[in-house]
Amino acid sequence: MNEIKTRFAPSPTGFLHVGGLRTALYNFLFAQKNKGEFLLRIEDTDQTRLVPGSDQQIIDLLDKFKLKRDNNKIIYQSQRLDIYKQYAEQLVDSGNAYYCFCQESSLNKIREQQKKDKQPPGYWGPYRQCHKLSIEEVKKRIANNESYVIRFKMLPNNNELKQKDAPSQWTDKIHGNIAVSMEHQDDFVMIKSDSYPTYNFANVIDDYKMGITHVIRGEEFLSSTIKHIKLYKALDWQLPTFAHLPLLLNPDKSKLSKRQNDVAVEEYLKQGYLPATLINFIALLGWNPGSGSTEEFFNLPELINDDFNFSQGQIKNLINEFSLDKINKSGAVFDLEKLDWLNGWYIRNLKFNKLVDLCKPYLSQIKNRGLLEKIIHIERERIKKISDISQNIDFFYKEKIDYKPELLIWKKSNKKETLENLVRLEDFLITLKNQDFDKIENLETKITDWIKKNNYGVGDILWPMRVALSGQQNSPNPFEIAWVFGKKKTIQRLNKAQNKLK
RNA sequence: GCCGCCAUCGUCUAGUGGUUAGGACACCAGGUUUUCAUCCUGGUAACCGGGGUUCGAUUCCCCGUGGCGGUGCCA
Repeated sequence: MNEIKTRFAPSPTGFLHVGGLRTALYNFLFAQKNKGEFLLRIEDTDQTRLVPGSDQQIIDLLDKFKLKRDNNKIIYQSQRLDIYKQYAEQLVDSGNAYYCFCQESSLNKIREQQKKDKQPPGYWGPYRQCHKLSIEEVKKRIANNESYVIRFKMLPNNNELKQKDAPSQWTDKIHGNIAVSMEHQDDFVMIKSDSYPTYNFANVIDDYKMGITHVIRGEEFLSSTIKHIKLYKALDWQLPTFAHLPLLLNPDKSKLSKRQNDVAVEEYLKQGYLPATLINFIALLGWNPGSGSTEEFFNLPELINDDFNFSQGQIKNLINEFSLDKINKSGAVFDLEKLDWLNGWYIRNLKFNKLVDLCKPYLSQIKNRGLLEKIIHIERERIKKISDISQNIDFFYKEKIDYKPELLIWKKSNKKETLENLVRLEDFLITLKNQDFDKIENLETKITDWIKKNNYGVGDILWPMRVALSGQQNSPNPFEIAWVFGKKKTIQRLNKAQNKLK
């Protein structure tokens, strides 16, 4: 049996798209699952859209997500021009391709005519002006320095009429049988006038040369697959298995785009979505474990082994569970709310030291390591992404906090009682030792016991205490904040609150 | 326009020729001895429409509708 080989083939035209990440992930998973190889190819054939450095950025990201390549040699299409040229000439020689001298202006004219004729646009049928140029004429025009492209002949010369109406069929691993009408198929460009190959051509040549057995890619390529298949056949090469992944969608169901969402993987990382979250989330967009399973936590062992406190079996191994058969056909909306929930869940399960490392860049204003760790400790359960850690925490380290005195008064209480309660609380806290503030639980026990013993209302004491310490309507509970502050600062804030009410 | 793909709660999805159509996010209500968050419990919410096939279709077939993709010397 042939070894399975898959590849991820991005074009280095900018950031890595989340859809691209999913494609890479599925290719990686399928190869791993089947003990095959996962390769990387950079499709840099469009010199006008090339963004220098973006290839390296993509490589770095794949590393970050632990999508390991099985061969360090990365194929760059721009370095293989001679190979494409050789095959293009071979196809010309065998009558499957031809030189075309039509310039942009004349192609535009053809397109206009087709529109007028209510015909599909493209270089097909009677609209192919260069279809039957003689060898002599071709030679002459090339010698004349006319610029040209090489086009593939979608219908072979000799049985053009016979094949005209017969649909071509092929089988997609995900979509099943696909039937395509050949009548208006476009004689597409293989080699551009700058002598670079087009996607449709280079893709086929390289997939074959690299020994790719499974072409797993986005559904936007579904309709051009017939071109690739005809190429394989003209070259007498064995077809790979094609698997076209459902699209990732905007909330309005259009193809996921920058206009409505962040689509750059880098951007999600920058906001503090964890690589593990993104992998888990994206894996489930178009794939599921099936057979009634309600599992929802899946990941790559390498991504979670060292950084999380997961128990055995809490997270399923994606590599073991993955299967092309369980990929569904319809597009999936990229739902940020669910992403946030998942990320919050992963953050809550992060090892504390790791969480601190991740949070640090967002908390550069806090120099004291002890304070930093305490804040992270109590804020961790309320953040959805790491960047949230810097939200609403000023009161922890700012000397002065500003709030309206009325905020101190609990809904079931009044100003006079609130002031009395704050004084009582302060008097009580003064009797505690500094060490009583070293553990949240101890502090909580001491204070609640005191409240019970004296028959005070819980809210009557705790609400003003919390506001006095945080100055906020919503915040962590008062024991947590007092733990962060310690005895001295806690009492100071209670004091200031009393003054506000006087 | 033409070619193609797709169709289960708002979203991600499971599932079946006979099910109370299951789970997750979101939402709502209650609880976790103060708020927020976490956590727990409960709840609202779906098989696009019409024809077949069948004793019976959400499930199989056809048509329609809708959505999306492609229609480049982009990938």
